[in-house]
Amino acid sequence: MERYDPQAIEARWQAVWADERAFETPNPTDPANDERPRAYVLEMLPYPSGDLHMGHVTNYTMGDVVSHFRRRTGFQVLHPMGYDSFGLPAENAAIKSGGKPAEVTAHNIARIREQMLRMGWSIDWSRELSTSDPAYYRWTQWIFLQMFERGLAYKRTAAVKWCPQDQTVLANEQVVDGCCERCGAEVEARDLDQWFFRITDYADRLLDDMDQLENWPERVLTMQRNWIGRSHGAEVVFRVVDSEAEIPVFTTRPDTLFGATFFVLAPEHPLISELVQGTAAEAEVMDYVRRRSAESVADRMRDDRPKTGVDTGRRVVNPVTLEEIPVWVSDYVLVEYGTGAIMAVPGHDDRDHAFATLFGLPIRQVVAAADGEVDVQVEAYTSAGEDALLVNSGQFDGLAVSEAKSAVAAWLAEEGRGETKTAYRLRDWLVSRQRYWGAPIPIIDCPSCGLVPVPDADLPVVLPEIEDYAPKGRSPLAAAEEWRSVPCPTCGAAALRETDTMDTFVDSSWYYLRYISAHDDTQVFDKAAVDWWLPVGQYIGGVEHAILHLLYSRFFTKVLFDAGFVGFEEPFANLFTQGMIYKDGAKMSKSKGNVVAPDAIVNRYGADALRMYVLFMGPPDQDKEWSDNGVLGPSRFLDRLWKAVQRIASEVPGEALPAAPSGAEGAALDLLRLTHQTTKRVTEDIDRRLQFNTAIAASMELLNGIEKARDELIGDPVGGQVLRHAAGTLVCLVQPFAPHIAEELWEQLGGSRLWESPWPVVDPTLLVSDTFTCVAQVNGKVRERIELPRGLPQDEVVRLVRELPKIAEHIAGREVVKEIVIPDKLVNIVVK
RNA sequence: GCGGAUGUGGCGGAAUUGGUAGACGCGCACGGUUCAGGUCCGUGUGGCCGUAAGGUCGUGGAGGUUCAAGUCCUCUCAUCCGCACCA
Repeated sequence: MERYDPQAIEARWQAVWADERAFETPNPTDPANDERPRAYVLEMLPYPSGDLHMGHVTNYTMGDVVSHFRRRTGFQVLHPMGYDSFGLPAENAAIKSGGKPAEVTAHNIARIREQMLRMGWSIDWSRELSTSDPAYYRWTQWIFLQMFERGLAYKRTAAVKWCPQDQTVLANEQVVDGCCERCGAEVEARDLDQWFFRITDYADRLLDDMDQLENWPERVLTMQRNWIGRSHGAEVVFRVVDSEAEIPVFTTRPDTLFGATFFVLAPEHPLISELVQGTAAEAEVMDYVRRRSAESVADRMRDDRPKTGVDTGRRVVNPVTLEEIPVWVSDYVLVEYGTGAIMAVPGHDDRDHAFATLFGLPIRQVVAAADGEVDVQVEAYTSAGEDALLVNSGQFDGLAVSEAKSAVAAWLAEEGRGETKTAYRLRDWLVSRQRYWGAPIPIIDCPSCGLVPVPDADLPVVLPEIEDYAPKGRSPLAAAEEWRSVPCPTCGAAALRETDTMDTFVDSSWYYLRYISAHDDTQVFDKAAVDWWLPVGQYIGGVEHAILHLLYSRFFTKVLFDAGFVGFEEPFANLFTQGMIYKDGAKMSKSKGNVVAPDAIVNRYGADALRMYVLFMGPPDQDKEWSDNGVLGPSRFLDRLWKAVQRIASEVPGEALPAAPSGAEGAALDLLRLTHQTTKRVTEDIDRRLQFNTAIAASMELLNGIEKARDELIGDPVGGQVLRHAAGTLVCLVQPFAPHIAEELWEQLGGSRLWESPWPVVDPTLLVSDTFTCVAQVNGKVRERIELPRGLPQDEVVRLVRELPKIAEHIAGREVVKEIVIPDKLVNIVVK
C-alpha cells in the first residue's frame, strides 16, 4: 500500500486543474434569459506583499469551501482572484532597493500567486487582475471622471491630515488615534488643496440601505452606523452684539435653548479674528488659537484632556431669552462638526457643565424629571430623558422634552432664527495622495479653462517612468516635466496635468465589478453580465475593513447605480468577517517574531492539512489562537483517511459511491446511519451556518465509525458495500476542505473528477434508528439510561422507566407528584 | 461615556429547538508495535469522595422562572474590539 504523500498528490492535482481549466466559469451568453442558479463567491483581494500569511489562508480557504460546495450542488460559481497592487509598501521597497515599484510589484505578485496555487484554491484564474495594471486603472480613472462630471469629485482647500513619515495626506478613515494607520507616525493638520469624493451626499442612503444588509455581521453595521453618525436636531442662529455678524450653531437639543448661558467657538472658526480685532482680548485669544493649531492631532485626541478656553469679550444674543451671553473660544468644540460653534447648555451637557464650572459661568436648569423638583444645585441634569418636562423656559414650560424639541424648532423657524437640521460625523473622502505608486488623477489644469477632464480617448493616463520616487511633500510626478505638460483638451493652450495619485482604496472600491469583464478594453464592464452575477452572494474578509473598504464600495455601487451602470444598489448581499489568528496571545507580526509561514506548514504537512487546520481551529468568525501542535489533528486525520479508504478500495470491489445497500443490520446499519447523519450535518454546517469547524469534526466522527466497524464488515457482502458507501461519502464530504487527497482517493475508489461530481444526498429514512436512548431522570437528575423502541406509548415508557432498579430506588418511599415524558427522548419523575 | 462581542476541562472548542454538559481535536497517562521517527495502534482522561459500584459538585458570579437552564429573565464581574469633547 502506498504511503500518503501530500506533496506528490497535491502537485499532481494542481496540474490537472490547471490543464483542464477546471474552475473557469464563463459569463452567460444570454444573461437576460439565463435562469441557472449562480453564486458569486468573493474574498477580499490581497495586497501582494511577497508572502501569503495565515489570515489569507483562512480567508481564501473559507471561500474555497463555499465555492466547491456550491459548484457540487448545481450552481454556476464565480470565484475570482486579483491583487490590490498599488500602494506604499511597493514604493517604499523600491526606494530602499533602488528598483522600480512596478518591478517590485510584478515580482511580489508572481510569488504570492505561486503560493496561492500551492494551496489548491479553486480560483478562476482567467479573470485575474491587478489594480496597478494600466488596463485596470484606466477604468479607475474613468470612474473618477464619472464622479467629476456629476460633481461628486471636487478639489478644495481644507484642513487635512498629513502624515510626515509617508509625506502624503490621509483620509479621515486612515487616521487611528491621531496616527497614520500605515506607519504609525503622528499626523499633522495642514491646509492643502486636495481632491475629495462627495460621500456625504450619500450618507442617508448608506445608512438607510443597511436595512437590506440582513446577512452582515451586526458589529460591522454598527461600526458603519457610528462612523456615519447621523444626528437630528436644529440649527439656531445667534446674532452678535454690536455687529452685523450672525453665527449658526447645530444642536440636537433645541429644547434646552433657554439654558444656553454661553457660547463657544472652535479655535479654527473663521470669524474669530474679526470678532476680537482691536479688542482688549485680541492678543490673548489669538495666542490661544495659535497654540491650539500648533498642537498635534494626537494630543488633541487624548483622553481626559482638561478643558481650556478664553473669553473673547464679545457677546451674542440668545434668540429666545434675549439675554446677552459671552462668547468663548475653546478646543473642546470641533471645527469640522456641525458649524464649528455651539450654544453651551451647562445644565444639561457634561462637557458644557465642566467648562462652566471651571470658568465660573452660570448654570441653569431648564429640564426636570416629570416627578422631580427644580434644583439649581444639582451638578448636571443630562439624564432627564425624553418624557422629562421643561422648566424655566417661558412659553414652553411644562412641555415634555420630545414635544419641546419640535416646538422650539418650529418657533425658531417662524422667527427666522433657525430650522431643523441633520448633522453627520462622516466627512467627504479625501482621495488624492502625494505619492507615485497609484492611479494618476486624470485631470488637466488649464490657466483659462480651469480643471478639465482628460478625454476618454486619452485614457489611461499612464504613470510615467521617473528616477526618484522619494516623497518630498508633493507628488513625485511633479518632477516629470515632459509628462506633465500637455495642451488643454478644451482650448489647446499649454496646461499641466494633475500630479497627485489616487488613494488605493479607490482602486479596491470597484474591483468586484471588473472581474466580470476583466479583459474588456472597450468598457468598464458588461452591465448585463454584472447584473447577472451580482450582488456578490458571499463576501468574506477581515473585519478591519468594516468602515474603510466596505463603506467606500457601497458608496461606489450607489454612484454607479445612479449613473445607470449597474442595476443594484448594494454590492455585497452577504458578508462574513473572519476572526484574526493570534500566536502567543498577540497578532502575528514580523516585529514580534511570532509569524507562522503557511509555506513551512505546507512543506511539512501538505496544503490539505493546513486548509483543514485553519478551519478546524474554531468558529470562523471568532479570533483564534494558532497552536503548532494543533495541525497534527487534521494531519493525522488525513493519514488515517488515506489508509482506511485505500484498504476499502482494494479489498471491496464496487463503485466509487455505491447506493446504500438494503438489508444492512447491526453494525452495518449503524454505520449506514452515521454516514447519512454526517452528510446532513456537514451539508448544513457549510450551507447554512458557515461552521466549518463542526463540519470537520463530524467528518472525523464518521472516519472513527468506519475504522471501528471495518474489521467486522469488510468480509461481508452487505457490510462491504456499506463500508464503500461510507468511505465514498466521506471522501465527498471532505473534498471542499482537502480537495487533493479527496480527488486522489476518489480515483482509487474508481471515480473521476470529484470536483464536479454531485454532492452526496441524504436518505431521510436512514437518519433515525428504531430505538432511542431514553434518559431517565428523578427530580431533573439523570439516574439511568435505557434503550427503547421509538414511538412507544407514553404510559408504557413510564412503566419501563419506573421498573429500572436505580429509578425504583430513588422513588422508593416517596410520593410521585408528576411524570414528564418527552417522546423518544426522556422521562422525568418528580417526587416529594 | 456610547456601541458590539466573549467568558464552558490542562488547551482549542462542541452542545443548531429549554431536555444526556464536555462532541471533535491537542495535550497528558498507561499498555503494545516498530525500534531512535516530532511514528503507528489500543485504553483512559472535568473536580472532589470511593478499591469499586456509586455518590457529589460543576458552563465568570448572585438571584429568579421551570418538572428540567450553558441555553430564558434580572442584577453583577472580567476580558477583548470599535467609536469618542460629534454639541
